[in-house]
This record gives sequence, C-alpha cells and structure tokens, in this order.
Amino acid sequence: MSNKKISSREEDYSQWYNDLVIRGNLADYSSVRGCMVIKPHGYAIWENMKDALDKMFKDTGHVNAYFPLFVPKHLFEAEEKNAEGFAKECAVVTHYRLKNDPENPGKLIVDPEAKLEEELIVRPTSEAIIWSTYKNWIQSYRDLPLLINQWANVVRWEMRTRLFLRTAEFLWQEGHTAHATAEEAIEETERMLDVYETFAREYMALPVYKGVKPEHEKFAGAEKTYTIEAMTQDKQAIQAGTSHYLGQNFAKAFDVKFQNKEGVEEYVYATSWGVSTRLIGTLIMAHSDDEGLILPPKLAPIQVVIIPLFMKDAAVNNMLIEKAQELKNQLLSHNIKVKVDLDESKRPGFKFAEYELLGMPVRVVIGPRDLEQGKIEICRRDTKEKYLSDLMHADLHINQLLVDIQHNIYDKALKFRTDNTFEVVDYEEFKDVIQHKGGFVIAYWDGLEETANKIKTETKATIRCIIQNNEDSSKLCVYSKNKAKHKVIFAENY
RNA sequence: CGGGGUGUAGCGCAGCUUGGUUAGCGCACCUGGUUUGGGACCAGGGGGUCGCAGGUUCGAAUCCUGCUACCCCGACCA
Repeated sequence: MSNKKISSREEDYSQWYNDLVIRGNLADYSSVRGCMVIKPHGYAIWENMKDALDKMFKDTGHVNAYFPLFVPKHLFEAEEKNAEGFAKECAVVTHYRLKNDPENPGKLIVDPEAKLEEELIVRPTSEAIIWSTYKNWIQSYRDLPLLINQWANVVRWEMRTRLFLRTAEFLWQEGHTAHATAEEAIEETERMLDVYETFAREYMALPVYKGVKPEHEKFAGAEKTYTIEAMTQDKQAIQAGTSHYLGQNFAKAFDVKFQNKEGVEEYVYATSWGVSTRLIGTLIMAHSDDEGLILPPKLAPIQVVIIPLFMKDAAVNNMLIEKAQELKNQLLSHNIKVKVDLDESKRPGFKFAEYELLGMPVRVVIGPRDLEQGKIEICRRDTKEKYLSDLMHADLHINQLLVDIQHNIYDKALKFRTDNTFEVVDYEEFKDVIQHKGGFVIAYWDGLEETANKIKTETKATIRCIIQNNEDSSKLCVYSKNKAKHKVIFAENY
C-alpha cells in the first residue's frame, strides 16, 4: 500500500471512488483496455448479490439457463432497432486461427486463411441468440409463459470506461421471458422492476426511484423501458437496473409464434430485464466514506472481524485466541460471517484502518484490559461508534447491531436523497438547483425530445425517469411552459 | 476521433532544462531484534534490458525522429 490516505470525497469525488475500488481490494485494472479484474473481495460481494437475486428470481417462477457468448451476424441484425442501437460498440470475431509469423520468429499472426464465413458478434446483450432459440421452443400457448434467466458476461466496446460503473466486459444477469398476452408481459416487466427495487432496498440498503424511461432513452428494441434510479453521494443519478417490455418486436424479428386456445397463430410478447456488476459501483458511491467502504451487512463478505490484541506474554495471547474462537463459534451459530485475525505481524492500529477500508460492518477487539471485566470492544463501521459489551452476551448484541447497521445505512441514504431532491416549476430555479446545489429535480415535462435535449445542453441534466403521467391540464412544462405530459426526475447522471 | 498529459523496481515519484563512472527516494517486500488498546521502530538486505525501435555522440534515462501504451477533458454510453 503506497499511501495511507485515500482521496476525500470533498477534494476529488472521482478519485475517491477509484481509490476505494483499488485500495478496497474490489477490483484492479487489467492488461485489456477497459476490462477489469474483479478481486476476491469484490467478487464475494457480487456472489452475495447473485445469491439473493437468484433466489428472488426463482421465487417468482424463473429458471436459469445459459446461451452462447457469440451471436452470428445475421441473427444479430434481425431486430433492426436493437442491432442499430448496439452496432457501434460490438466486438467482432472474424477469424478462428493464428499461425507463426514467418517474418518474426516467436510471434503469431492471424491466419488469413482462417477467415470465418460469417462474423460472430460477441454479445452486448442476448436477445438475438435467445429469441432465435425460443423460436424452436415455443409452439403452443401451453409452452407459455417461458421464464428464463441467465447469469453471464457481455461486452460493450465503450469509449470511456470506469471500474464497475462502465467496463468493456461486465457480469450481469439477463432475464428473457415470453408470454401469450401483452398484459401478462407488462405485468412481468413491472414485477421484475419491483424485484430490483426490493433487492436494492433490502440488501443494498439503497432507496431507488422506480419509473419509465422517456421514448428517446429506452432500450433499443423495447416498447417501454422501466428503470430504478439511485442517487450517489455527489448527488448524481445512476441507473441501477432496467426492465423492458419488448412487445412483439423480437417475436416478429425471429418469427416466434404460438397457437392459442382457439387454434389461432399469434406472435408472443416478450420482456427482458437485467442488473450488472455496476451495482457494486453503485453500492460504493451510495454509502462509503473517506475512511473506506461501508458495506451493508447483508452483502458484506465478512460481517464481523475479531481482533485479539496480542502482547508479549504467550499465555495471555493463547487466552485471547481462545476467547476469540469461542465468540466466533457463538456468532457462527447465528449464521454470521465472521473472521478472527490471528496475524501477529501487524499492529492493531493498522488492522483497524485496514478493516475500515475494506468495509467490515462490525469489528470486535478482544484485549486483556477489558477482558478482566469480562468485556470486549465492539465498533460499528457505519458510525464508527464503539461500545463495551459483556463477552457472554456479545453474540446477541452483534446480531442486533448488524440489523441496526443495515437499517441505518438505508435511512442515511434515504435522508440524503430526500435532502437533495427538489420539486420545481420555474426554469431559473431548475438551473440553480442543478448547477449550484446538485441533486434530483422533480418537474413537469411536455414530453418532447427536443425540450429534453435543450435542457441537457443548457444544464447537463437528463430525464432519468417518468414517475407519473400528467392528467392535470394546469401543470406546465418547466422549460417550454406548454401543457405537461409527464412528471419526471431530472439529474446529472453516470 | 479532437485537445492535453504521462511511460524510470510491485506501487507512487525524483533525475532530463545544461549528456559524463555504479540511476536515486518513499511505500511495499525479505532477514534479525525490540514492539503491539488507532496505520511501530532500529539494523541489514533483495529487486531496474529507464515503454519500443532507430539516430546523433567517445559516451544517452537525459538530445533528435518514428512508433506504441495508458491516463485526463470532450463527443458516445448500462
């Protein structure tokens, strides 16, 4: 570790974020442009997210499957809007073999004789390959609904990348479902948005706004895109998950029809929905502080770390270790994820700082001084408050503390969002909020892309989502002063 | 793709303007000792084709040319 301190949010928010990712052992840059290595600590968070989400998907009737990484070009281009939307950020496989370079011994060149008949697109999303498969799986209304999810990696050749928030390759889940009716598909789209909202709230301790993307911001190939939007500590918006109602667009493009009960052939109705490793970036930006990561207990790879304070005296040290192991076993019986740090080469102060950086929710210190009174020291990461607790009942205290921390982090994030969300009717006030205070601005919009573009050019703020359609004829667009179509959230965004 | 910047030990950097024996510092690492209740200290030690290729020169990390990679700002985006 080169520097003791990480950058503060105040002086350089962006650098603070990078420092946390790198120094917090979540991920590292790799030798591939735009691609990151997810390190064990970061991957463990992803595994916890994955486990929780996977259960929620299964509880709502979905099953997992896996589809190929490569999409033949003719399938990729089948749904025109989808293809057009992703075309400019696709990695393409054109050859299948290398050979020794005759000019440069020890070097390899692409074998020109190994050119593929048809290029393969590395999936930026899997609708094409999946719907070309669904065609074979769906004949009857009895085959519906088809509720499938896949955990996968995808590649989008982004111009500028940022660890977790926008990488060229990322991990995600993508649900792809087929339904007999539009109503049922829309219901599914909204159900999965609710799943994401619940996951964000209960596991990530993250309040999110649910809403619908305006026409000009919806997913390429979708009829309607739903989104959850979170607020970061620099008061910007971040899209944390999306759920799309695809109508019959993909069914038509891939000719996926079923016979209904009346024997009539119909195209099926589709949805797709996904969240990615971007959630890890969102988690950091929402909760962490200048000391390091703050992880919600429900997603922390290790929830409690126990540090015995070693002395010269071996007998004392053995006693400390024994007490630490006892407490560990007590905590394990509550299904708490716990680690005992027996490393004697690091001093306590170093360990305290290190575990704060890594975001362990609770730290327990077992030292001879307190132990004489049968006490141990418990420190919570979110507030850094310290308590003395009876060793005997420490497991109960800690169990409760983990619950309190989970709630406190949520409450804090909610308060921050509330304090930084403003409802405005006047455009001057709108500009003032966006440019000087920052945050979410709730305002009315006339529904025109042109208006949204003007606002974006003048303030950098974009429409994050429509939270309500407007019926009230007295409500006017904050910019154009024409009759408003929607109540929306504006913000600068990641 | 436009504008700017940087490549010297695992990481962060100095040295380059004004070329000169053995390329230096901090952190990290290894060994030994003393320490241990908020990022320990002392002593010793290991680690470098100075981004790549060519040129100028008696001599290049340093000057010149070309290339390349990465970072930042913009356009684009989950």
